[in-house]
Order: sequence, then C-alpha cells, then structure tokens
Amino acid sequence: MDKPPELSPGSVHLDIASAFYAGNPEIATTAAALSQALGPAQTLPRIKPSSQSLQSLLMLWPPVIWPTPAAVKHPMPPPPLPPAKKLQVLQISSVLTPALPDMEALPVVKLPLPKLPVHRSLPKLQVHRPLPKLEMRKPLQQTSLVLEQESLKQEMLVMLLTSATSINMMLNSQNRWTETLSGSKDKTPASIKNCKCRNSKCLKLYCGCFATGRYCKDCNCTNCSNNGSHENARARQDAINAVLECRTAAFMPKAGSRSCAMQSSEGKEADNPHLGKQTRGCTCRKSECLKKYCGCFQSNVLCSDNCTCMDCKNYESTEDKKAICCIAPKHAVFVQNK
DNA sequence: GAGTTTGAAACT
DNA sequence: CAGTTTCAAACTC
Repeated sequence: MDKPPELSPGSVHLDIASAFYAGNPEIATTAAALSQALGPAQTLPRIKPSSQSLQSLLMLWPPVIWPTPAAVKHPMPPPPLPPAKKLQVLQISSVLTPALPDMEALPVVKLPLPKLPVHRSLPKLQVHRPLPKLEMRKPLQQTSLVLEQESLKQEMLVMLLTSATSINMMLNSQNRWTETLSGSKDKTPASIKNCKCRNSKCLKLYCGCFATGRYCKDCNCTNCSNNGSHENARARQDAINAVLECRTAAFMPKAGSRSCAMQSSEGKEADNPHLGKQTRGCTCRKSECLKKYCGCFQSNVLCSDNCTCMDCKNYESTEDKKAICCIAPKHAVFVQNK
C-alpha cells in the first residue's frame, strides 16, 4: 500500500486529487488523472505558529478540505464517472471572472505549483498527445479557451485546474471563500450549511459553519456572532485566532483531532510528524463507524490506523458495510482494508 | 417535532 | 493527560 509522501514537520500538504476524493467523488477519476499528469506532491513552506506569523496563518483561513488519512493512505478505485458537466466548470469559473475584480487585490502567498502524488493503483491517463503546459495562474479566459478546444480528458483536467486555482485563492483569502461559496449553489450538505447553534455563538468548532470557515447564512442559530456583521468581526477574528493558536491543523477534516489542551501541552507539532497533518481519525465507540456520527464514515473514507475507534466496521468486506453500501450508495464509493 | 444518542470539542 | 462536561448533529420514534 502506498504511503503518503513524506512531509517536513509542520508543512502543509496540498493534494488536490485526494481532496476531491474526500469531497467530490464525482471527479475522483479526473483528480487521479491529474495526479498522474502533474507528478509527485509538493509541500508548501512550513508556517510556524508563532504570534508573529499568525497573520500568515490567518491567510490559510478558511480551511481547505484536506484529504483524510484513508484517502491518502489507501488510494481507492475511482467511482463511476458521470458525463463531464461543462456547466459546472462554468459555474466554478465564474468565481474567477472579472465580476469579482477585488479578488486581484487580495494578498497572495506565492505557492509552488502543487504537484500531486502519483497513485499507482489509479488508472493511468491515456494521453495521445502532449498536454499543453499547465499554468496554475493562467487567466481564466485562457483556461476557458483550452476547455473549449481540447479533448474531453483535457477538459476535465482544466476543470480540476480551475478548482485548484480556487483552492489557491481560498488559501489567500480569509472571507472570500465564504462569500463565494455561500453565494453559489454549492453542494454542501444542508446539515452543514445551516447550523442550529444556541450556545457557542457559532464561534467554536461545534458550529459547522465556523468549522468550515463560512459565515452563518440562513441558519437557525441563536446569538450568532459568525454572521459577518461589523460588530462581530472582531469577536470572530479572535475566535479564529484562538483556534489557530491552539491548533495549526485545526479545521482539517475529522480524523484524529487532538484537543486544544492536549496539543498545547505537547506544543511541538514539529517534533511529531503525525500532528498537524491529515492524521486525524475517529474515536467512535458505539456507532461501529457505520453512521454519520463517525467522521470517517461521513467523509466516505475507511477508518485507518489513525483511528482509535471501537468495534469498527468501516473497512472493506464487512457485511455490515456492504449492507449499508447497498442502502446508501453514497457510502459505497471507497472501500479499502483498514 | 420532540426526545435520545452520539462523538467531537472544550474544559478541568 | 485522563476524565468530565458541553455542544450540536444524527438519529429514533
């Protein structure tokens, strides 16, 4: 089984393909193809969680949906790929159009072009002619031209690149992601979209909106301070600071999170390469990791060695798993041994 | 829709 | 760092 690429301590791993595995199985195959085409993964410069660099950390807000451990550790066979949706590409692209010219004014962290890991088990991309040189910061209009002119595979490649560019922009924006996502017809589950927080003021990770870096909008929460209003801006920023100071790896997907106290006492993620990366796993006790209580199950990934769950049945070839897969095809996508 | 169960986050 | 409490989502009826 392939292991995830070695990362320097504290570094941030940008693996778009796996990210899409976790969040958007529909284009998992394309992600795999892109991984093949682009080569091995690269890491972003390490960011130390010092107060001095807090501003830099904040530029990573809101969080990017990172690959879960199982998605990285167990490259999985891609699900059936639906027909390419050109309309989707256009929707995503609209985020980058001059309709939002102020995006250009945002501070930009110059990130190396993310080279994605090669998943050996994934199908090889059949390229009949050399692909055009990929340009991450290529203007959108050029990207669209390529989209129209190239073959279907290249079209899907561009779609991923566009998404990758969006991720890049998200990394450089604290609020734009929120605005663009909430304003678009994203596919975020309604349960995550609309929180019902009562006591946390939507400024703690209990709140799904806050935890995913979004403002509350059309939620049923009470006493909300995560609504983007001017008077709450400071409180929200303080909450973000507090969480980031506690855990630089906060807001990564559920998989082995450590409590704030635990992390701060350990204090040195750099000494432990398993902290601060996509090493979070579930700790389920009663759900057998077959219900949405389980973060792994919810993310459509199998439990991994990082999990400390009990009576886990969220692994390949479990009869219970198969049964649930039949009932809920959504969760039948990724099946791998623990 | 109300009440219960669950696991993560927060706290001690 | 282990144990407890709080919290909100998932689930059941």
